[in-house]
Amino acid sequence: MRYPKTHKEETRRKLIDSSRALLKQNGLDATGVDALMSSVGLSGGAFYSHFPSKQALLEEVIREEIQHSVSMLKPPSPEGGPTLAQRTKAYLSVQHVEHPEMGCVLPALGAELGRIPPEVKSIIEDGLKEMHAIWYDEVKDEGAAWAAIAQSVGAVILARAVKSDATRREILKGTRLNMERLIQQHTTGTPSS
Amino acid sequence: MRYPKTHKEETRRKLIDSSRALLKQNGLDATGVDALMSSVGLSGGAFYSHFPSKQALLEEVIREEIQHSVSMLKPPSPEGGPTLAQRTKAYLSVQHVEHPEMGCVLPALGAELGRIPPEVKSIIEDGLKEMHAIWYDEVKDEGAAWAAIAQSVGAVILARAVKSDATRREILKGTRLNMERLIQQHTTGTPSS
DNA sequence: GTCTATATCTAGATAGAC
DNA sequence: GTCTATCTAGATATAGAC
Repeated sequence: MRYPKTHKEETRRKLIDSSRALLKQNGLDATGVDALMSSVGLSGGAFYSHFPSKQALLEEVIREEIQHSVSMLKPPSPEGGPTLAQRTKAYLSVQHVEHPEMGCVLPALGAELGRIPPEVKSIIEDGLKEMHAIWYDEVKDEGAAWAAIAQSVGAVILARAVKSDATRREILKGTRLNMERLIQQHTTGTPSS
Repeated sequence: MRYPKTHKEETRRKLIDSSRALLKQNGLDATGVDALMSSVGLSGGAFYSHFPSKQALLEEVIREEIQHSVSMLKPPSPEGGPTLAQRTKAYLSVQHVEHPEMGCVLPALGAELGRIPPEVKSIIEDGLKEMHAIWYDEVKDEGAAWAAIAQSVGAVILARAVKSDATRREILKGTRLNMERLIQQHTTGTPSS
């Protein structure tokens, strides 16, 4: 064979990884198959040896992105890593806002997630339920757990939608303060270890 | 003249109003000039008698949408209308989530707002500052005011991104409860009238 | 001011050579 | 598996008739 059997899966992996960044940066509609392929040094026509359609790639990308976002929110295995409060602080950082291509898929795609087919919405839903469980474990309150996720995602979206750095920082700082308060209110009396 | 002088502005008005709904429903990129024009019963070519480009229409639409969202958040002139808490409850409703075309522009466009030109981001920013002032007036806390806006927008986006009605309702209900708590915490000791 | 026709460009997807 | 060439469809925008 002209290509080693590992070649296809390597190319596929590179394509997915590159697509994850590009799609988060520019959105689902605005990123064409040609752009995705040339980002891994291939021509547009070769795409269809790897996926039957652009939609199929989008599904895979969203699946991996959601899985990744959940794993980033998850507490580190034994002990010792950053706390949920600390991970949230990093989420609500200028660094995250300025680099959607490396960040969470939820604020990067935003409203586009409301327009994807139901099968893909199921993936989002499962991921959000996992995130909710992680937050619930911390704050022991169903509502507060959903609100924590909502305001994290919302703050990053809003911070990206304003022009000035000053307002961007205000939004992030304000939300960080509120999140600290939310965590503290729901964990007082519950020793953390 | 073949058309009365009020005709152009009437057509323009109808076009903008119709565009506001369509763009919020389908997104900025996915809605073409032809679709916008045929929604008011005209052909695509006639568009350019009203706007020099699609981008110019988008700016006008976003400007009016932001202005409208601010006016919806604003307390009714003298007294007697719904409270901020009540208006927030309506914002976090299934009705709002299921009808993006009639709802707030921020969750309807979401991440797309992060990719518009700086001039338009200024419009968003000014509107967000007005919304922040309205919230600050209620809760007297800069951070809580930003967090209130962020979690409202975020919750609507997330509610639209999940498949099941049950989870949709959970997200909205949880966020509503948290918003009530936020308002109550920051207003105790401050009589409301 | 609006129409039809068109120019130009880009999109997703397919066909056949290598 | 990847390439080039191409099909079809859709986009933004323009030109000229009415």
